[in-house]
Amino acid sequence: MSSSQAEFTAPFKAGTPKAAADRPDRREAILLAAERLFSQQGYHAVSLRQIALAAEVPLALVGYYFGPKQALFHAIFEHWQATIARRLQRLQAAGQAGNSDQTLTAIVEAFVEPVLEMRASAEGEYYALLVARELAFRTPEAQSVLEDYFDPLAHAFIDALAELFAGDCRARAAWAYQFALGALIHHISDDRVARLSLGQNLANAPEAAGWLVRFISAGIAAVMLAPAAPAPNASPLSH
Amino acid sequence: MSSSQAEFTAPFKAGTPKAAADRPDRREAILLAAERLFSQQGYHAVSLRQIALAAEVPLALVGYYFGPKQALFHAIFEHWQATIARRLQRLQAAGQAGNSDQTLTAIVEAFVEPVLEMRASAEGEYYALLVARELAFRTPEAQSVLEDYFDPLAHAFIDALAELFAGDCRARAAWAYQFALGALIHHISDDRVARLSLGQNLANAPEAAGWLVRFISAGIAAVMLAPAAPAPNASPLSH
DNA sequence: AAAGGGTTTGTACGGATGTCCAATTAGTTT
DNA sequence: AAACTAATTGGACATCCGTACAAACCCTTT
Repeated sequence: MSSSQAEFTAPFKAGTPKAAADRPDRREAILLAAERLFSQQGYHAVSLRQIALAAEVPLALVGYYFGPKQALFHAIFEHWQATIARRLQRLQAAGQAGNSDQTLTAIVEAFVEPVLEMRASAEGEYYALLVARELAFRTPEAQSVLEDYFDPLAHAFIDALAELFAGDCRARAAWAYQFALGALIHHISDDRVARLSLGQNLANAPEAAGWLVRFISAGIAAVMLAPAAPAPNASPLSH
Repeated sequence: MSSSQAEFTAPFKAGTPKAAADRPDRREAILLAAERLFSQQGYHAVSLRQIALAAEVPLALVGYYFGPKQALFHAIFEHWQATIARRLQRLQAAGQAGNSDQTLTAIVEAFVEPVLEMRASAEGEYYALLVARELAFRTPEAQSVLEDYFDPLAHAFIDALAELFAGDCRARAAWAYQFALGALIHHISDDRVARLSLGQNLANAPEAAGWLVRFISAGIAAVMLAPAAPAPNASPLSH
């Protein structure tokens, strides 16, 4: 871990008898409200008082369970670490397949589907949104989370692509990966496609996954299979 | 305009002799500092005092020229309205071309290049970053700016794609457009490709434009030319 | 019943924020 | 030089922020 932020040792949660467990879990209520509000409005636009209000708990309880605001933010990512592990497993399984076409599709599906599956639950949708939006900023707190949790995943995907298309092509694979990630991320945080399609498309329509896989696969193939770097004369920026 | 925010009538700027014009333009200094800080840290993470400090003007001057904070945010987009108009012109010019392949490439280039060209100047890079990052959030101020300034552009591109690939395919074109926009936007705000490519790629390398056009063109073609909607059986989400 | 620890709550502190206003300066016009 | 408008400035206001703390509240264990 590269993060050097002050750790907050949470109050005892596991291991306590905790009465008859019929009391509502207010810690989780806080976490869920924080996920939702952070993902919709951004870290700095949300106050702890708003979170407490949404979770229907007094303000002081937020500090009791999570400490400083930044620790609450960090706790969200720790809560979802298992999802990242699942994506890595899926990627390795995609490594063995038949011809190149099938393998590429398998890799892209391993890249896209776990993320889209998260949107089945409300919390998953919030978390996906949070990642998609907050990590685009160059703030120290977001940066450390990004490097700690998501860089390993990115390297795994880039390596898989570079291995699939033999040759010295890891640099190209890195470009392709970033373009693909952009398409995926923007689709997740998209609440505009319904408006732009004049009501024909729903933002979280199930068929979107197929279109997205198709788009990304073709894009990656076009980049990786290109004869060489675009000639300076034919460069689209030259006119 | 769908925005219903309180308008702030700026103090007289044009029309005044304004001395010998040798005095530094502090209004523009504020605007530039706001662009930079907003794009780097986000609207809510930046205070007016930080902006005033960066612009080397007293705090009260910010309010004098731009009024409330939200009006300053809005002023940035009005300052760059010409760029959007240029993208629309470029798109119309791309309408006439030879075969379909050339036209598609021309459309995609009209989509990508003006944005990448903006990054030549520092202010342009800040504005591109601002658009790419801030407009992803579901806050009222961002929403109104998005609809007012960028929805017309999106419709123009989608219509161009739907016209190029004949048939009843505007819904598909809307999907393709959003995927393409995601790839472009993420590339703009990308400061990770250098790290992920192990130093081989530079974030704003000129050859990136060629790769991006290639990626997007192939992706759009794959979506638009697909035989039909992905079969439910073969749906990538079904296993 | 008594004790104790995890949990919940009201409250308050210092600091930062957006906004406003009166006062001063500078530049142009009369 | 006087008058007038625009530009500039310091300072203050009410409000909200994150954080901390002591007291009260359950619930289980002695």
